[in-house]
Amino acid sequence: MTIQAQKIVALNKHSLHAANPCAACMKKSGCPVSGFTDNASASASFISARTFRTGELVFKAGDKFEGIYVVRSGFFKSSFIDASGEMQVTGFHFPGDVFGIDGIGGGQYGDSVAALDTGSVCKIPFSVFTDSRSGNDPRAQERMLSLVRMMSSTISRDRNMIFNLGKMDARRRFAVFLLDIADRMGNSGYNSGDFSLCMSRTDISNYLCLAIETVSRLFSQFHGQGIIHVERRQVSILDRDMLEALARDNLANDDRMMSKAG
Amino acid sequence: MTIQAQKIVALNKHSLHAANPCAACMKKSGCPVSGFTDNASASASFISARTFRTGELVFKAGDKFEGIYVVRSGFFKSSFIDASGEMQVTGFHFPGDVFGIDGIGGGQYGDSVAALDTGSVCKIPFSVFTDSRSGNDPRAQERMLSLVRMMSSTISRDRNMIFNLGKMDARRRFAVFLLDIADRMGNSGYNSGDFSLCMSRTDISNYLCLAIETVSRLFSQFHGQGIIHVERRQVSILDRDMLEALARDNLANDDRMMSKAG
DNA sequence: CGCTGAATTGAGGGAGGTCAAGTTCTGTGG
DNA sequence: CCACAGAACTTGACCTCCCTCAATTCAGCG
Repeated sequence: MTIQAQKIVALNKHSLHAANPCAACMKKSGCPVSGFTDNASASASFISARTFRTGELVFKAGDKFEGIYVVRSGFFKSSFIDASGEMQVTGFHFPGDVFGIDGIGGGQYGDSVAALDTGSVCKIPFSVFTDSRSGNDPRAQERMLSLVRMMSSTISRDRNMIFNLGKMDARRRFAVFLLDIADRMGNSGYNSGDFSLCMSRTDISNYLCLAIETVSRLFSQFHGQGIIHVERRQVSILDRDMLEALARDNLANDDRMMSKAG
Repeated sequence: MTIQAQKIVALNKHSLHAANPCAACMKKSGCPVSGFTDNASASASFISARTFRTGELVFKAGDKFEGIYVVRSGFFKSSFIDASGEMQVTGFHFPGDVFGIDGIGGGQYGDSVAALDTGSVCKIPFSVFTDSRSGNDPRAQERMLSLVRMMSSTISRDRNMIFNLGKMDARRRFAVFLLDIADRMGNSGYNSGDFSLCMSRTDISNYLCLAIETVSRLFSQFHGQGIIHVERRQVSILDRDMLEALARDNLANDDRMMSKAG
């Protein structure tokens, strides 16, 4: 499936403006912007697809905002450099995910997005939403609304992250992370119980705002407790219930759990 | 100024749908939604104003989303109850601030908003943005765009918060908080160097994800170092430069600072 | 006056960061 | 094929920032 997707992308690789990348896209039904591409074959002519190699940047923080992106295949990483020069990973993007929505207001991207492996993205130019000619198009408003919905879900995801960082200890944060990755793997067509992590320990620790040693220790701990099986980047989830229990409570509240279970 | 604002509000208090609350509003020029109220006097007829007493709720998390709000006067607090039943303060709203934007996507508010003292808000119904009749109105698109811009700034504010919680230690987080409050006090027409905190220590500690004792100790510490003067909720900023320096670096990186200063 | 809630201050402990050393995997060149 | 370098990851020892627990003070109020 991934191989096939890459083949299709390869066709479009050198022609940035494919006739209609969506027509050949196998993710059509699950695509968050499929509403833009319904009906007429020409309706998606403004969408362009491109592949990126490992480490390659889709855009940098500060680049002029040109449009939003949807992941077709592969995995991507958002990050930015703070004032002190330190990197901060702000998110990972799986097939079907949208990125580049932040910075619509400021007119420039707030963070940089890089490919974690070979992958491809669709670009939807912002003009689709703002073009005055489409003001008469009844679908223009629909598009705008879907944009608002996407931004709204970005906000709730960020709120979750704030809660994670603020109120959860390392173990719980890690459990939530594993479940999130597993679910999104599942949504992207992979096996949600047995997958290969697309990012390094360094990326994970940076994203979770933990020391890399702490993340490593948590992998080992969960492995030792039989919750997961981990070997380098290959992860199997052995006890999802336990993982969900860990994601529910901080370490200090475990006594309750124990007494309930024992 | 505040007194006068409250007078005006008192007039509108019992008539939820005032003829045009914006006409009498002195914050007009600084209002983020003033674009909606330009020109025709009737254009703002959909906007309604209301006052709230200390502790009163503007809306609860889970309430049906009906529109966004702008603070006319007073101070408000956003919070929600997490799965474990614990409260989490998500933000403070000053005069001119917009709140209630989150939850547009889900159709219901994501958090509860309560008045920290007596204050008033304007409500802008969501229909303003979605009403199909306004689809032909060239200003409808403008309104939608301003909504997108507001959501975008919410996202960048949240990103900042994530960075604060994830990468900053308690002292730095507190310094950033004080500067933020001071600036927003200034923007709201108060003295940015000498103001009365509108929220309790409990609210601050919850918002910053610190123990209340830690916040109290930081107040005392900054006071002892001559950076601020604090007496109960009255705060004066005595050394803004030092505060900005503290907001730039974590405790561990202070050695550099010291050697530079000493 | 005592009561209550908000805030301060002190003492002690633990989660997680830092430092350091060791191990495994990958790529490169002999 | 092996040797080597370097990155990625693991594991251990130690330390510190901040949380928890507890006692005290202070303002507001009946």
